Amino acid sequence: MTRDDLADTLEEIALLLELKGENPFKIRAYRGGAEIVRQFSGDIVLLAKNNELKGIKGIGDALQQKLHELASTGKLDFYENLRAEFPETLFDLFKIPGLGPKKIKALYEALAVDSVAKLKEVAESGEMAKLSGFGAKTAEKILEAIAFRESNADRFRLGDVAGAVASILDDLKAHPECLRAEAAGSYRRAKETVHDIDFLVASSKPELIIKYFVSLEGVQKVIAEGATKASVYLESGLQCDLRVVSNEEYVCALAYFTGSKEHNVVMRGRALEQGYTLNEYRLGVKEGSDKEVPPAFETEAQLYEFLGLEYIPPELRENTGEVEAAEEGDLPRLIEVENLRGTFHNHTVASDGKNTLEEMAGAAIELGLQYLGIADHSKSSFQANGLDASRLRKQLNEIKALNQKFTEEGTKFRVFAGSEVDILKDGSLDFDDEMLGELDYVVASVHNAMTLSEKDMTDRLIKAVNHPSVTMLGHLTGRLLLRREPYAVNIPAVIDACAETGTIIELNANPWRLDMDWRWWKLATEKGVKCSINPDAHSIDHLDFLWFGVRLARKGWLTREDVINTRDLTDIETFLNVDPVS
DNA sequence: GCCGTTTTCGGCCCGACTGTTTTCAGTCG
Repeated sequence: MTRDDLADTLEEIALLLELKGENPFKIRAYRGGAEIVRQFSGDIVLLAKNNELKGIKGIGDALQQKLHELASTGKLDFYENLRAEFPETLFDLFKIPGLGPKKIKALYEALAVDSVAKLKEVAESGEMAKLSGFGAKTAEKILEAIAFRESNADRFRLGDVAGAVASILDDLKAHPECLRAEAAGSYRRAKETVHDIDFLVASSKPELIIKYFVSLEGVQKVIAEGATKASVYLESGLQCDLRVVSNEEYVCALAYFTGSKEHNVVMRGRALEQGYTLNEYRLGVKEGSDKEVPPAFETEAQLYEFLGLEYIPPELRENTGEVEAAEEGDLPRLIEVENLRGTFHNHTVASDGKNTLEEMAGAAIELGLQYLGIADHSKSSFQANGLDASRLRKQLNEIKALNQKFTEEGTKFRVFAGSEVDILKDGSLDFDDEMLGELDYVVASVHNAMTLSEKDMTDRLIKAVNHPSVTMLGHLTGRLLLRREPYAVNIPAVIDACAETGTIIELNANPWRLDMDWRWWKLATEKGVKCSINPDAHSIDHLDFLWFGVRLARKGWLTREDVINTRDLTDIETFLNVDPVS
């Protein structure tokens, strides 16, 4: 039973209750509960198992009891009974845009539609259009949506959309009627994957901006086009929404469309408490309140300040305690990309990288870094041309010579000699202690036997963490976003082991990984564990991944002090206990 | 189902767009 199992069950209960036409607020409570479980900083599964959920906001008596039953027995009667009322395949229908609980219920009851296949059938036959509340256009839209779903994935990695977002944003900003523009939504909050991109523009001529937007190059299909709002699909299948507001409305709209939904609910509630009402256009005076009309805001910071809060950076707006912290003035000062002084875990042509040692070092110097750690694969990573001890020793000499050269020419830059050492199935390392002792640092990572049980995998990682030569743990869960699930591992237990041994945990900044997940960093830093933001670069271009790493680090509430590679070269040499290059 | 300095009942965010409708329901964010 994992955190996701708990959250998914609550989420499904919400769907089932919707189908039954239950009280919408009850449904919201389950959905909110799912979100709280997903975001909870700590071992929520263990807490649920031990029936220790009391006091978590949003999880009341009923959800506590249900989560406890689920975590301790592996099943939940309430859920099973609910589930038995509807066929399994009905859930797929929720993934069709345009279909919600009411329509699905109507289709199921009137035409026995219980699957996407059956849905397609009744839409094509014309049966659907005869139903009250449905028409020819609805059927057509649904058929389009089914076809679209079959040809495109509906989620995207942050790193895969960044280029398109920047380009559209540039285009929007270039329009003469555009006063301000921003990509809001989950993209601005730096979620590791996004479903769509929400653009916001301030303009006094919304109709011109809308027209311009839907005809941008790369737009494959216009989904909706209104006076102030439009939605399109790009050729990549990425959905982009645009909202145009006036310049006066821009700040409240930006806050609103940045979300998260949960964060917005708290903000609205806060405004109400103070006699105001907050919507996507403005902070207004609540009916019956004697407050004066608030001034128009120029920046989001002013809006937050008006409500008695420190400015909350977008990455933190997930309703995981940021509003409470902002109220107390306790928000962390988040790390910025300019704080980075170097980075570890990078590959060269010696294993599976595309660039040489010199090229990688040159690119790092270009970026303004003071040091670069080279950690090519070890011999067991056969598929990646991993180095054995003799090849690694040869690389050590090359690094020594390169550092010597930098010293001679007066370049203040150092390459650290490391290795990404495989953690073998039994938790031992891929090199003997003598070889490991010759390295400046060691990144230990799992690359095989990923299907071990949670207990075996946890023991394996903890054994590696306890090895005195291991400096940091690489990509903790092995996940590949939208491709491969993380392997089963008890993350809090590994964090505890890292805290005890002073082992760093990597934030692997490769957009496919972004691992360890941002949701765990609060727990890690509370225990005193440090982070290293590493691009896992396999080419010089990949050093840019650091940007994604920093965004996700911010999402995990990390400060400059929490991240080891913000330290300058001298500090790092001391930390790694290596002599300066003489 | 959750919450509470108006605390055990009565609220709970709300506006844009679409399509099917003669004034609104459903969906989405």
